[in-house]
Amino acid sequence: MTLRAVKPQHETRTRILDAAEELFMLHGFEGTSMRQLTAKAGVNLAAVNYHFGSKDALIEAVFRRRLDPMNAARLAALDALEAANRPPAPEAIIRAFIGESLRMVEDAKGGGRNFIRLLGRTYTDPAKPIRALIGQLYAPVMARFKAALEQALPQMPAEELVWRMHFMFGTLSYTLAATDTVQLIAGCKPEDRYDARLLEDRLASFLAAGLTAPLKSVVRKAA
Amino acid sequence: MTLRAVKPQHETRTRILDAAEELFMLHGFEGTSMRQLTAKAGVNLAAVNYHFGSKDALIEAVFRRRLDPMNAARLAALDALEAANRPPAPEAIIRAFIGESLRMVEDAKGGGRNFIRLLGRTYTDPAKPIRALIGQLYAPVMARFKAALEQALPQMPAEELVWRMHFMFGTLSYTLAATDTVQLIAGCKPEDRYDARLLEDRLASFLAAGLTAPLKSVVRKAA
DNA sequence: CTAGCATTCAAACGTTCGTTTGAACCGCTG
DNA sequence: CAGCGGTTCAAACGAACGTTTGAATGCTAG
Repeated sequence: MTLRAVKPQHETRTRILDAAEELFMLHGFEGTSMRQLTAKAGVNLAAVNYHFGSKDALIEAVFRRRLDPMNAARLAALDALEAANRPPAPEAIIRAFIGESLRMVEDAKGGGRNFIRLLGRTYTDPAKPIRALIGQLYAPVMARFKAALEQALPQMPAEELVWRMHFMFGTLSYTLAATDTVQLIAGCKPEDRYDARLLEDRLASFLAAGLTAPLKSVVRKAA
Repeated sequence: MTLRAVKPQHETRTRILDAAEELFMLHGFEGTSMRQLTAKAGVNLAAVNYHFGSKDALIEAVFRRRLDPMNAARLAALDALEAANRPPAPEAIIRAFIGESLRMVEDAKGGGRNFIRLLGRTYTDPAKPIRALIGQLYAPVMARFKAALEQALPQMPAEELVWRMHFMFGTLSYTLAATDTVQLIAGCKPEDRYDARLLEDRLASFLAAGLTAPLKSVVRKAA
């Protein structure tokens, strides 16, 4: 329990989490073996089971380490926004949600970028325990942002808002995860790397326009 | 080579492809074993290697079976659109792209739905051979639709268009893949299943609004 | 009827998987 | 210095993996 004992413990844990973050992002959960994971982390094969209990528990730990602070920051940003002016503009609410993710992408050294791409992958992973975990960690954030958008767009039918939030969520996660599809569309230069500020501007204006799109024929058919 | 010989051959192949489609969607490529796959298909364990050569070749066959006709239909829809009026409205171009995917989702019996969800998953799968295959199959479609949108939106900077197409692609793939996130946002009733026509309306108006969003500050910073 | 071919089958191949074990190692406390 | 909890280590566990094999099977053609 002394200082010397605590530090190396967390050192090994952190090395494992960092390696897992990157390898899970690159090869998926099932595609990453404990042997390559521990080799990359520079720890013994048994270290994962010692520190985390199992591979599944490691997966959960990987998500909790980043997701809890990120969602807390999202809620804080929304709180600050609503304290300033109420209700905030839809685009401002969108920025409160996506900004934290995009800033993590810039943090290439810290490994946050690996996590964000892993997260984007995992949204579409139907494995039950993982989905349950993600859902549980996201539920409060979703509820808060849904309430904020309902207030900002009082004329929007609830069902339509749910779908448009779904679309927004999809755009964000895909944008974060599928970096090379941009190159697929245009023979894009690979040096054109993510600039988080610029990308946030692009995304926010795209999403705000979609979110506040006129309600046209959709309403008629939904009724 | 007679009729009797041809039919059961394709029967087994089809059963394998159908089972693979569903299991890959549910558990991923690495998470699906040949044993559960052949068991679900009701064929012998060795049948996959006999008919396809390897697991990787099976994966490729799963994609080619659906993706080739789907992309051909997309191109045909765009051709018909441009024959009618040139240049077509952006929303019409979008519908030509997303319509074929969404109609596949409705085909629950035919298994097209499984494939669409699998496809949505795979867009964010960074495994190199799979990405290469998807990119190769999609490249011509992407080029055609990009050209069509460039003509429909002559005032839009090329770089901005690429990004907005990226966003659109992401929204589509995520919408198709992550069916249950809608329920996460709202305590949505599970019976509220996909109605392809209605979903196409929702998606098209959302995407068209985003695609044609005003160019605001983004242009200033991108220059 | 029989020879030939495509297909199916049960069984086994060697490899790799996640996990467990029990001994060694470490710095600290009494 | 003896002993102890926390940590690391090499080695092994049984199970499951993708793939291969060689014999059986069923249909077709001569």
